[in-house]
Amino acid sequence: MGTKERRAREKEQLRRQILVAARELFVNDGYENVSMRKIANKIEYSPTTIYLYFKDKADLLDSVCKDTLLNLLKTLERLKNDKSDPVETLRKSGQAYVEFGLKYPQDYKLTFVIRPEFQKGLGLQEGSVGEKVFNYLREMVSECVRQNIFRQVDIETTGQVMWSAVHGVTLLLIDFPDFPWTEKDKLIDTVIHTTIEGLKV
Amino acid sequence: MGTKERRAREKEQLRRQILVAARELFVNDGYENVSMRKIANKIEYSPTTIYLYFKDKADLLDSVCKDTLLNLLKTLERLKNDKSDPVETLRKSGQAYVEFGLKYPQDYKLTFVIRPEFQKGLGLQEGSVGEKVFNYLREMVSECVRQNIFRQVDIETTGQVMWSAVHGVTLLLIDFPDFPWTEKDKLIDTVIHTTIEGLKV
DNA sequence: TAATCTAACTTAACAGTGTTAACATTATAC
DNA sequence: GTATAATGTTAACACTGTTAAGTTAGATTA
Repeated sequence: MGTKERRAREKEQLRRQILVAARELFVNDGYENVSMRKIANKIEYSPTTIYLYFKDKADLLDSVCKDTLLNLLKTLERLKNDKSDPVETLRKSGQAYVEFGLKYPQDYKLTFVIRPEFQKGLGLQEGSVGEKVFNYLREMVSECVRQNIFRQVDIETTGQVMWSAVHGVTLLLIDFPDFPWTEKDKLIDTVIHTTIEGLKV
Repeated sequence: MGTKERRAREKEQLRRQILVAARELFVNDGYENVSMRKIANKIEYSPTTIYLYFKDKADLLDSVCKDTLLNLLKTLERLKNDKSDPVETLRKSGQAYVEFGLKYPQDYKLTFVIRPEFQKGLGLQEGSVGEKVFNYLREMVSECVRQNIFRQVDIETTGQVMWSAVHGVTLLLIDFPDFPWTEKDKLIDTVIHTTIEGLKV
C-alpha cells in the first residue's frame, strides 16, 4: 500500500528537480532569457511536462522566489540568539541582509524587483514567508525602541526606513557594478551606521 | 539646398515619434510585453522601419532611459537656485528624486533596474546624463560637507549613502504597493530626515 | 491472469516574438 | 530623363509560452 506514497514522493522529487533547474538557469541567464524548453532540456523531459507541476512560467518563478525568501529568513534567524545588544543585532541583521543580496544577486532581484507581483499572492500577506522576514526586522527594531535607544516610537516606520536603506544599497551595488563606489564594505557599513544613528537622534 | 536639412529634420522627427510611442507602450504595458510590431503599428510604419533608427529593441529602450535621466536632471536642477540652506536643498532634492520615481514608476524602473546595463554605454560614464545626475547630488552633498554640517569628509561615500536611501524607498513604494506602509509622505520624509541626521552625527 | 482505468508524459500545433535579407519605392543629383 | 542613393516593406527564420490531443506505462479490479 506504499505505492501511493512512493508516487507522491516521486512527484515531489520531480517538482524539486524542475525548481532547481529553473533557479540555476534563471540565475545564470536571467529570467527573460530562459525558455521552458531550456528548462525541460536540462531535466530531460518534454517542455509540457513542466505544466503538470506549475501553472505557467510566472508560477515557476514564484516558487523560486519563495525558496529565496525562506533562505533569507534562515540566514537572518541565525543572528537572533545574540540578545545582548539590540543595536548591534540590528546592525548585523542589516549587514546579513545586504550580504545575502550580493551573494545571490539574481535571486534577490527576481524576488524583490523583477516579480514583486508575486508578493500579492504569496510574498507579504499574512502567514507568508515574506511577512515572516519583515516580522523579523520588526522584532529587531522594536527591541531598540523598547529600550529607548531609538527616538521614534513608531516601530513600523522605523522598520521601513531600515528596509529602504538596505534594499537601496543592495540594489545599487548589484545593478551598477561599474560605478566608482566607495569600497563596498565601507559603503554598506556607512549606510547601516548612518541609518541607525539617524534613528537614534 | 535646404532639402538636406529638411530630410534630416524629418528623420529626426520620425525618430522622436518612435521614441514617444515606445515610451508610452513600455510605461503602460511593461517593456517585455511590448513588441516591435506593436510599436510599429502605433506609428503606422512597418516593424522593420524601426531598425533603421535603432539598432534593436534594447537600443530603443536605452534611448528612452536617456530621456528619463534628462527629465530627472531637469527636475532636480530647478532646485539648485535655492542656495540659502544646503541641508534644506539636499532634503528637497531627495524628496524631488523620490517624487520623480513615483510619478514615473515604470520609467524609473526601466532606467534604474530593468536595464542598468545601459549605464555601461551611456548612463554613468564620463559626460553622460547619468553622471550629471550624480554630479548634482555630489554638489548638494559637498556643500553640506564644506560648511561642516556633515561629519563625514568623504563626499563620495556621503553621496552614495544618500542615493541608497532614496533609491531604496522609491523602489519599495513602487514594487510593493500593497504593503502596509506608513503614510507614504511620512515615510519618504522620515527616510530622508533619518539619513541626513545620521550623516550629521 | 486479463481487462480496465488512470496518472504521467509527449507530439503537434497556434499565435506571437525579435531580427535579417531581399525587394520595392520614392525623392534627389547629375 | 536617367542613375543613384535613401527610405520603407515583404517574407522568412528560428525562437517563445502555452494548449489540445494523443500515447504510454503502471496500478486496480474482476
